[in-house]
Amino acid sequence: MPELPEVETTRRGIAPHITNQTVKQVIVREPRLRWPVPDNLDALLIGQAISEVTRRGKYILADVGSGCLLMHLGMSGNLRVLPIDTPLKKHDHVDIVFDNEQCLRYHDPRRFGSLLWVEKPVLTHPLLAKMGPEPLGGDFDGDHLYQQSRGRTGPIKNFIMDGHIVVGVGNIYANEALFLSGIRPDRAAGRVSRPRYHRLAENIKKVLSEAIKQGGTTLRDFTGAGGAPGYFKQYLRSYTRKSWPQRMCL
DNA sequence: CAACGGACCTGCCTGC
DNA sequence: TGCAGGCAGGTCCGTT
Repeated sequence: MPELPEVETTRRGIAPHITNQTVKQVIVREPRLRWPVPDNLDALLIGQAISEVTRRGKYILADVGSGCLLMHLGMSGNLRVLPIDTPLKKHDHVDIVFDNEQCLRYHDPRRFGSLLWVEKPVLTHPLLAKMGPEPLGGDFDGDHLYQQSRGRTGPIKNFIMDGHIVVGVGNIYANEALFLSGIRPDRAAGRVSRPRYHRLAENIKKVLSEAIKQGGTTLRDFTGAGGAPGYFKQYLRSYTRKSWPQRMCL
């Protein structure tokens, strides 16, 4: 479920609470995530302070100087900052414990997410090196989509969900942006016109930034017992529809 | 290289 | 009520 807006909301939620905090303990209760959690993660992190928390695609990067803790929420993951004595729930797989008696707790029922260590320079890591541009960054626009799509016969929906083309557009927002742009999701990517790609790129930006704005309203819940409800759902026009509408009623 | 299917995993929903 | 089965859904990887 976490798409880019949820990941960014998570990043913004945890960053103020863990930046400049020093790791004093690492507790791995379940290392079997998408990839195994490194068994020397404690040695790598203990005694180090988090200098900043950034994001690339759907990865959250906690910088500790010598390298980065790379976190992905998969489909069902979440990260919260909690007092260390907060009772455990099922699937609370990892705690990064800080000097201030708070911990960053990674929870992920389906274990599709990951916690990895990457050496600097971080962006040369295989998982990050071949990523497409950030949809909300300056390198992404309709021309980029248009040029990358030439000759491609697969559905445009798959195309915009391909992280090598643009990162962070998952199923829900792909549907939403295509709907707003009046483009059928099953249309061959290479057969969509340049003007439509311009409209699509703008709608991707619009949908993602609006969702991040909505996520921002729940930020106060990232510490303590609350969760992040995700108010954006109520705005979605297309996600729950089974088929492309005969007529669009906007 | 592009396209596609498989794999990973659990919670939730449906139908018997 | 219970259980089996299907589905969701990000992303890497292997195969065509």
